[in-house]
Amino acid sequence: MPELPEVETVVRGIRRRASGKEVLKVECFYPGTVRDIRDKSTGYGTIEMVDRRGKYILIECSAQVVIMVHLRMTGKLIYEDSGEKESSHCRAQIDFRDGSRLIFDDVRTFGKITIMDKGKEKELLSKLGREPLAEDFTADYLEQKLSKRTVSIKQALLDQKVIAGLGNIYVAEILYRAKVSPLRAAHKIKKREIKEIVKYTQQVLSQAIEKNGTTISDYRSVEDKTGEFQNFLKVYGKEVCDCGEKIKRIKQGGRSTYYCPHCQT
DNA sequence: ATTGCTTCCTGAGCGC
DNA sequence: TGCGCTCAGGAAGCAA
Repeated sequence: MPELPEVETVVRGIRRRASGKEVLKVECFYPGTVRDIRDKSTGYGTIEMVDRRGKYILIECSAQVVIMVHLRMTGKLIYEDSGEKESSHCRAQIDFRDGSRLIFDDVRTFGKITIMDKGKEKELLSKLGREPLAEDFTADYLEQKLSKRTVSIKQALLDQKVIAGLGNIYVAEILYRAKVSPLRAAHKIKKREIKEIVKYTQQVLSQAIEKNGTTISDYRSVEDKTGEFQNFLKVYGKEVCDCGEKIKRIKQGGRSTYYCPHCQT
């Protein structure tokens, strides 16, 4: 399931492969996967910029159009130079003038591509919390965001309005390293611990980006490669902690949570 | 404003 | 071998 590091890896891949290419069309092969909300459908022009906001991919085109992609759980954007490989669950496709394309493959069909007039994306993404790797993601900011939340710290960190880009795997890894129990109420986390959470959020995400993300099952880069950060996971999907204690697996808000009751308090 | 529930969907893994 | 069941989960939409 792609979270910030996986999305960032995909963004870098698109930048490398498709910058400057002329977009001919965006084809939709599954009802609802592609939505065009432009005032009027003109062309696209060429790809000028590829960015990320939280888990959203933003492909900005010269004709004042933005193609916004969300991979959700099983979405993949795979670059193809020409028509050799076939994708098993191709839901949409971005076609370039030179015959190459980006295939949007998505087993569970939750992923979405939204085409909009430039500027509209700011409005749609305005509710997202700060970027965890940006300068303004500080302990003061997080403290303020958590102060009124009675849900667990695990659920609060998953909320994209608090921090943009975290998902189930990285929240588990961050709380493990910060030695904070996922069960604690968000507003009861001490400033000292919030500082640890901020520190490890930055560290874990940076390291995961260096390793091109985490592949548990579906995630692939634009080059159709797996990530390597799964080899550095300490708690997600694990049986035993480094300390020797058994890792506990519970459910919070319908999602699985992994933690070490001995190390995380 | 926040919380919690439901919905979307397919493939893998399991017991029988 | 194959059936039916459960599980995985990001975010939107809704009700309380």
